[in-house]
Amino acid sequence: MAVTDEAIAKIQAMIVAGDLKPGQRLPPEKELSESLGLSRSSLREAVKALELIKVLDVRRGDGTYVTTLEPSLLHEAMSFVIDMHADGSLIEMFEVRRILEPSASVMAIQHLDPETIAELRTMVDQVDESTTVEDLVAHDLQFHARIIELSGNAYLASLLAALGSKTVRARIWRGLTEDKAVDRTLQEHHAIVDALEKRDTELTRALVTVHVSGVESWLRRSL
Amino acid sequence: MAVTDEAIAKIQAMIVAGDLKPGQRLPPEKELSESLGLSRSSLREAVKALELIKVLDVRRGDGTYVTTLEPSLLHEAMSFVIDMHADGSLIEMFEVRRILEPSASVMAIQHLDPETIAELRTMVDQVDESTTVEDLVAHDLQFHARIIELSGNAYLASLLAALGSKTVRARIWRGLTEDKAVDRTLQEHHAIVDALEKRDTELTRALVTVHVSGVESWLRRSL
DNA sequence: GGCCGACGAAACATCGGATGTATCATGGCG
DNA sequence: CGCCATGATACATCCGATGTTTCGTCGGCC
Repeated sequence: MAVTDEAIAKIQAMIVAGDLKPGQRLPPEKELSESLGLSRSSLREAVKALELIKVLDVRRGDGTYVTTLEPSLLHEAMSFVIDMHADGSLIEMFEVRRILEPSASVMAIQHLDPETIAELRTMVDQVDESTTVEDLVAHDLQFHARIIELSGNAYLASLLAALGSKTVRARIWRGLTEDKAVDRTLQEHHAIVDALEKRDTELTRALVTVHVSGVESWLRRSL
Repeated sequence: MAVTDEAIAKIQAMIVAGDLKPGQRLPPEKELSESLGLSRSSLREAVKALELIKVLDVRRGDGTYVTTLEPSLLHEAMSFVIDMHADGSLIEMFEVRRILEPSASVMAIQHLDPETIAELRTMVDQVDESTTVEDLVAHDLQFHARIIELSGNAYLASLLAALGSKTVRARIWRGLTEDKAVDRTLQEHHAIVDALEKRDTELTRALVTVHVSGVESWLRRSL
C-alpha cells in the first residue's frame, strides 16, 4: 500500500480510536508528516482526500481540523458520487427513494407539533401555477427535506437528501413541468400535509408512496 | 477556491460531460496538470481525493483511469464514512436498514430461481451452533448480501452493504453471541428462505422485518 | 480603561524538480 | 515460436523555496 493510503488509514484509525476527536485540530502538516513517517507532499494528498469527503476541514493559515462527523457527512460523500451517475441510474435511485420516503414521512408524525404543521402548510401555499420552475424545484426540495428531517433519523435524512440532490431533481422537473404535472404535485403536497396533521400513518404512507411513484412512472415512460 | 478543488471539479465535470468515459485513461499527470493550469503536485492531490471515493483508479507505472462508475461506488464512499461513525449512531443505521431490507428481500422474489434457492439453503445449512463467531459473521453478511443483490437494484444493494459493513456487524455479533441468540438467527434465516421459496411477499417482508428488528432491539437494550 | 490597527509568527497553498520504482511493449535471442 | 532483457512511460515520493491567509499580540490612540 502506498504511503499516502497508509496515512489515510492511520488518520482514520486515530479518529475511530478517539485520539482525534471531532473539532480537534491536527498537528501541523510538517509535524504530522514526520510522526507518520512520510513527506509533507504525500501527507497533503491524504488530507486532501479526507477533506473531499468532509472528514477533515482545512483552514488555510490556521490549521486542519476534524469535522463534527455528523450523519450529514453521508450526504456529502454520496452526492459527489450520485451527481456523477444519474441519467441511466435515475430509476434505481427512485426505487430506493420510494422505499425510504414513505417510512420517513410516517416517522415524522411522531415529531410533529402545530407550529411545524403550519410551517409546512405555509410552504405549500407559497407556490402556485405561476411560480417559476426554479422556485418549484426549490419548494419541492425544501418540502421533502423538512418532512424527512422530522423523521428524527439523521442518517435517513442524509440518504434521502443525497438521493434527491439538486442536480438530479432539477433534471426531472424540467421534464415534468412540460407535462403540466405541476398541479398534481401541489395537490399531493397539500394532501400529505393534511394526512400528517391528522396523524394518519396509513394515509401518509400511501400518499407519499403515490407521490414518489408518480414521478418514478413518468421517468420510466420517458426513458 | 483552491486550485486543487478546481481541478477536482473540472475532472468531475469532464466525467459528467462525457469527455472522460468509464474505463478511459487520463492524460499523464504532467500533461493534465499543464492543461488544467496547475502544478503536478496539486493535481496529484486532486487525483488522490478522487481515488479515495473510487472515481479514479491509479495504476502505478501505467496510468490513471476512470472507474466503471457503477452503483457499488456508493458502497465505497459510504463505508469509509460509516466505519468512522458507528457506536452511538448504530441504532439510527439499523432503523434505516429495517426499512430497506424487507423491501429489498421482497423485490428479490421476482428474480429467484430454483438454483438460487438451493444456493441460499446450502448457505444456511453450512452453519450451526458449533460454528465460530468469525464464520457466523461471514455467513450472516453473505446471506443478506446475496438476497439483497437479488433485488436487482444495485444502489439499494450498495446502500445496504454499506450499512451492514463488516466492522459494524462484527461489533454487534460479538455481543449477540454472548446472549446465545445464534439459534434464533439461524432459525430465522431458515424461515426467510422458506418464505422466499414460496414466493410469499407478505411473509417475507414480515420475517425480514422481525429479523432485523430483533438485532435492533437487542442493540437498544444494551446501550 | 478600552478599542483598534500594525506587525510577526504559524500554518496552509503551490510550485518545480530530482530521484525511485512499477508496468508494458518491443525486439533480439535461443 | 516463445522467453527474456531493455528502454520508454508513468506514477510514487521526497525536498526545499516562496506566496498567502489567519490569528494573536503588542502598542498606541481615544
